[in-house]
Amino acid sequence: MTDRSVPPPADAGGAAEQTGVGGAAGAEPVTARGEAAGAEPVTARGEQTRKLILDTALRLFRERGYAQTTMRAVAKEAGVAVGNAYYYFGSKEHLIQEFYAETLVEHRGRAARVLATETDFAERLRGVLHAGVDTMTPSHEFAATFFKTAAEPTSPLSPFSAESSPTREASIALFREALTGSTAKVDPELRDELPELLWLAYMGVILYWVYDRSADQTKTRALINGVVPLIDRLVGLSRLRVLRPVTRDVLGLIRTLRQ
Amino acid sequence: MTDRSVPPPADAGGAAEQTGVGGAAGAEPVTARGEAAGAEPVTARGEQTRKLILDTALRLFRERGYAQTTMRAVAKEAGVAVGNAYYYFGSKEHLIQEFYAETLVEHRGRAARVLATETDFAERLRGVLHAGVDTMTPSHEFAATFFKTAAEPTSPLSPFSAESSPTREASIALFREALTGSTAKVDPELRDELPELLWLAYMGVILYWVYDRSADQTKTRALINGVVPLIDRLVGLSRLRVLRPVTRDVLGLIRTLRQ
DNA sequence: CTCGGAAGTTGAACGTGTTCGACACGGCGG
DNA sequence: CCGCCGTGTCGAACACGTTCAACTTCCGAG
Repeated sequence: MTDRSVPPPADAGGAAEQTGVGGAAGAEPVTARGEAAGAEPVTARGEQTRKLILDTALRLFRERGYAQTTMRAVAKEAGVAVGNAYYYFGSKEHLIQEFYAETLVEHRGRAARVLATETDFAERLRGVLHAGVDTMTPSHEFAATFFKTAAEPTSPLSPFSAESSPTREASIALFREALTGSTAKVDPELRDELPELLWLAYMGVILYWVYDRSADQTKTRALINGVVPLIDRLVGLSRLRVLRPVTRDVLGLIRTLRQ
Repeated sequence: MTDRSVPPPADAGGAAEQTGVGGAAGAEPVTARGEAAGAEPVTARGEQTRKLILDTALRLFRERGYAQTTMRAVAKEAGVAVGNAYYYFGSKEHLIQEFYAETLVEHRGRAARVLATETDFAERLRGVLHAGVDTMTPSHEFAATFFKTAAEPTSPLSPFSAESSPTREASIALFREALTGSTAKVDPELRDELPELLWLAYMGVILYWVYDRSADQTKTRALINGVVPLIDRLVGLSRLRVLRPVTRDVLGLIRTLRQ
């Protein structure tokens, strides 16, 4: 109903049953490449230290920004030695991977509200997108400074990387659900590919959001509200005879380009 | 004619007369903000030293990659002190701005070939896009390593930053020329905005190119060849009565979002 | 010719992320 | 009880980008 936000879930953890992916995303510590990823705690004490360092780091990131937060400061604030942080986290960047996971869980929780009640495709999509922005809003400044890290193709933090795969798939699942749970009639050929395309559009929204300097990122909200009807109309039009070849061309191109 | 490349210009410097922007892009040393930009050489000796440092840096970047190239290494290889490099270039990142400028000049030279002979819009656009990729191809690996730096919103290297403005405008001018020099009939409302949109699409192509791991970036070529007809068709369709409101919506949205 | 000052140049020093060899803890087999 | 060894912890040390106060070069006004 509102033009903007989706309220946060009362309990983010309890909202996971909505998606088919479930808890797989939040708890995948083992990296694809065994190198430089930091050790996994075995003891209870280790678990505690790890959590202490992580919480301290994320708090400082949000308070002072990513670049302004020193690993030494994190260590000092957490009351441990610098080397200890590197025992659990392969690098400063690796601390951010946790941030992704946390963000996804909250996004899922917020999106569940809309997905449970609404049936109109455009409205569902709008809800999921706004929910994503809602989730990230408190970290806007912080996100902008570390965004560059995620952009590097070879970085494990890249949304396209193998290391981000679980989180990415879970995120795509959100858009799949927005589609399948709706009353929208879609070209069957398009139906399978669309969720990934919507996720891609979401990445575009995030890209815009990161650069958005308007107060409270109002423009990003306008982007969402403006682009959703367009997508909705386009998806509807895709079944028209006239546009059939275009649809087919687009799908063909996408299949070719998928890496 | 060819499916791919546009041959390099015999003399990159001589091809500038094609655009309306002319030499403004290559020689705009003064930054919008006076801070941290490095000094401008006044004497001939200074000019020489600056060029020496820049050439050495770009060579090492291409040879070893951006991150692997130390400022100390650049200085040593150029036979000067570290501080000297910082006298001319505000930071390591500022060395890349120069790379942008060089790339633009060569892009312009390559594109001029197609723009001088072809009149079909799609073909002109295709030519400009391929020319851009041709220009960057030798630096593909290097580009991937520094790309993350350019992605950060606050970085002067961001293609959207004020500091990149001259280069960006010159680049947009290329697409404006691709349009105005063609026989394409475009919705007059769209005509003014389209070049910037095409440039945005070009940024998208570059984004894909940076991530493209296929041999010789074949997929990026496929992306261009596939997406150009789509754009061409869309532009043509924009004049249709049925799509008029959509066109208007898109334009309205874009005007709102322009920062 | 002289010499003042702008332009150019130097390299040590600072704060950063990260590494690494050494040390402390704690439970378990003997 | 002892010694062992894997887990956890430490902090000095390294290489990096960057800064800056001091120095050198050299042109042109007097």
